[in-house]
Amino acid sequence: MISFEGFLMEDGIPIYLQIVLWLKRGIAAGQIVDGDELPSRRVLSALLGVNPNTVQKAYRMLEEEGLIQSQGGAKSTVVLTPQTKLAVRQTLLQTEIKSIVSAMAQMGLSKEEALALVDTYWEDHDET
Amino acid sequence: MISFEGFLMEDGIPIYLQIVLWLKRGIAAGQIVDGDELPSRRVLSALLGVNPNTVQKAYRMLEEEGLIQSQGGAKSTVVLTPQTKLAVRQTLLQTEIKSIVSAMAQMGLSKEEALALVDTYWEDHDET
DNA sequence: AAGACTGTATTACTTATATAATACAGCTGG
DNA sequence: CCAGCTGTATTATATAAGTAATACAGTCTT
Repeated sequence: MISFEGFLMEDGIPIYLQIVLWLKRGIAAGQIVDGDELPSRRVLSALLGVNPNTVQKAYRMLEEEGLIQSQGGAKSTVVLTPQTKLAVRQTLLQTEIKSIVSAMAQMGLSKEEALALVDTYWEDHDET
Repeated sequence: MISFEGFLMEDGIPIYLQIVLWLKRGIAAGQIVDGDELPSRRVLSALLGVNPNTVQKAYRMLEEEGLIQSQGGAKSTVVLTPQTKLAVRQTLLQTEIKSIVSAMAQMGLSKEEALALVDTYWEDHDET
């Protein structure tokens, strides 16, 4: 069963997109593998404190991208080939790193300052 | 006059928030200083290809935060003390770096991999 | 002074996001 | 088997986000 432990809602971004991102990052990390079961719409909505329809919207989007499979009244499962896993990882890294770099560059940071900051905050994150 | 050259719309985030972010990053970078004039609502909306009301929403938010000043029929200007400039920079860095690090960590990157990626993409960005 | 630009405000409309309350049919485990 | 879970669908409501078309008063420039 895929875990949503550590999931933090971030405002400014639609909830259903945050759920999609959570899954994709898990896939990119290798924590989520082919065949894994997702929590049901109702269970996850209760866990996150949001509406079941919001979770459904996220799951439908994932299904349209071919990353999960849902049939009848059974639990939805992850569908992954090595190729799609790599593609998800590549795309995620590309978009996230790009926005990161352009944000820091626009803030006037030099590459060295940026690297130092990431280095520093990484330690704080590990202790959490 | 504050420039919006290089402004790229990113979807998934409200446009007016992206405009606010652009200004704050410019302030953090020191490119935008006290007294600088902002483009008028109409001019900027035409430049970005969005509705004047969307720009107005961004400008109002900036005014409520005390970062800009608007009066009557004259151009809006930036209002900055050294203290507020530092505060903007600190807050921006904190929130952006935090979301960056947690995203990369959740994707299963080690600190070294993350640093290497930022390093690599930084070069690509400079050439643009 | 006058025209052109500025900020501000209003009304209307559309779409997206999120919640709420049901309903129904298909699996699945005890 | 069958109760309880599952996915799916529908309708309704509320708020946010974005567009569109105007209108009006203040300022700036020539």
